Amino acid sequence: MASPMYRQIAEDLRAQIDAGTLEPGRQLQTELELRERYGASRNTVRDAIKLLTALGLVETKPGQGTFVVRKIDPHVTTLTTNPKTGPGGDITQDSGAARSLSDTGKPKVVFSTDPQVEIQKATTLIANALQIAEGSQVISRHQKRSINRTPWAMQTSFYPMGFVLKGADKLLLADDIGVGTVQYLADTLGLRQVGYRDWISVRTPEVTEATFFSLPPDGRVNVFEILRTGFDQTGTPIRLTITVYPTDRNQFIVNVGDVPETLSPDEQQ
Amino acid sequence: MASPMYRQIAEDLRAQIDAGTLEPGRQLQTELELRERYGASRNTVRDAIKLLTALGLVETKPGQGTFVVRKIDPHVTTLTTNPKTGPGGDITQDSGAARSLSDTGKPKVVFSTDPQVEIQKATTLIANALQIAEGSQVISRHQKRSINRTPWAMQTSFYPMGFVLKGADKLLLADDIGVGTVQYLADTLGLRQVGYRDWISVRTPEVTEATFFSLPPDGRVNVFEILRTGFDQTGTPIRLTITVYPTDRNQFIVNVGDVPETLSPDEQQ
DNA sequence: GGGTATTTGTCCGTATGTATT
DNA sequence: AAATACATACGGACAAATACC
Repeated sequence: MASPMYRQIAEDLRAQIDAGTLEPGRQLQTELELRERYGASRNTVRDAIKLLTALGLVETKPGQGTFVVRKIDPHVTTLTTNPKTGPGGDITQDSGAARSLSDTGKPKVVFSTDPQVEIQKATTLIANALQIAEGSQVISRHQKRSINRTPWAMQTSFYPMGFVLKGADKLLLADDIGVGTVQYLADTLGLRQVGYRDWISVRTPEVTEATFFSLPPDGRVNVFEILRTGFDQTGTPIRLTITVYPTDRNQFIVNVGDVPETLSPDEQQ
Repeated sequence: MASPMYRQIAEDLRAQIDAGTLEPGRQLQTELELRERYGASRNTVRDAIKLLTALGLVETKPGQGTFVVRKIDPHVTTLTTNPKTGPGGDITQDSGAARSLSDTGKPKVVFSTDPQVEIQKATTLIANALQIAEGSQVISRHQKRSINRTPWAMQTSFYPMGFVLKGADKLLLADDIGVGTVQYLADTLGLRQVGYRDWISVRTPEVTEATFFSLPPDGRVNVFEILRTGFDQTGTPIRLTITVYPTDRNQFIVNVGDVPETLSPDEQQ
């Protein structure tokens, strides 16, 4: 009838966390103290803590102790653009630092690395999205972004190699394209992006992603993967942008139709 | 210098899974066999398996063994509506069964339970979204949905109590409103929903959610939580719909501007 | 249905390593 | 350098779930 002891211990601790007896940031009793308190072995107590860790409620630090996690105040990205101003939809940010204000009034400093440009062969995924032949060459432009020193997103955009041959040679430069690549393609090739499609999924992070975002190696924190395909007036895809965001610090907004201005969606429930 | 043994074992097994030597669905060696193979203790082997479990690569079944996970073919929901046909945006489905075809041609049978109707006091979150006083009464309509017997989503919609007093009394019935609640409110109260805002986040599931979706109790699989606030022509919120979807079997599409018809976004990378 | 073998789950005690203060 | 606290690893025992005869 009874559930395993380690779950009962976890439940008991969880209740205290939920009730606020153990506030965020506060240190739990040490494993040895919990061992005495619950009359269990240290390994059993550790199993309980492991469960709470997997649930994202506590975190352990070697040599220090176990702590109730502080919630990160999330960054909110709006995926839709105002239809009146037209769908630019770059999500792109200049490299270097930029400032803005968060809802709570705290300043947000966004930092983007310079683009890392590569020429690659199109994978099945890329070929499908861009409607080009698998294995044909594509330009890959990769950037990393941080907000207030916290790693926030990794982004890679893919363009058909043909764009460069037709004159958009700045795509190959490992520099920012000041006006944004979408505008640049319009200026040089006359390709107007009239819309885009975002495809949103969640998966466990790759090793490189876990490293950059400082995610725990146990795959507890997942990442959003958003594939944005941009289309021109003929319905032809002109770019594929893949952006990866950790789910523990990112949220998204989608506006459809007539919607009042963003009154802060706050109250992170 | 060397990484812990249990991680090395996990890495080795992972490599075999990635390489395809161990195909999805196939059984791994038993803990005792792995113990001999790697010259480690059973507990160490178990730690390696736990890590792979947390990464979502394998699953263990008591009395049977450990298996490489089969990927669930995901269900894709489009959050945006065609602007030409107008933003209905109900996500709502009649209760009972309905049939449609998936991209792969396999039939999808969607089943929705009858709504469970309750009258509740507005929490801070609900009050903020609906711009009403905290603690004032709201109607709550809750439904559960499955696709091909697989639990797929839990949805709860909230409406201000005033709507009933003004004549929309069907909101209180634990029955489907055939035309959809959005249309029903338009018919009875003249409230036209001209747009909505979706707010997307990911969190660990509640216990009730983990139960309904048959998620592992260790919080490995997270859920999408999508808050949809619908607005009328005056910019006043008329409803709040909260839908919860497990991230392991759901993906979303957002279309902005002019976008060609949904050519299956397939290729689940 | 019952019994048995197999396999994973829980729990214990102990020893040693590593990170932090 | 020493003390503290978590991390890794071992070995053993029994329980619980499942499959098979």
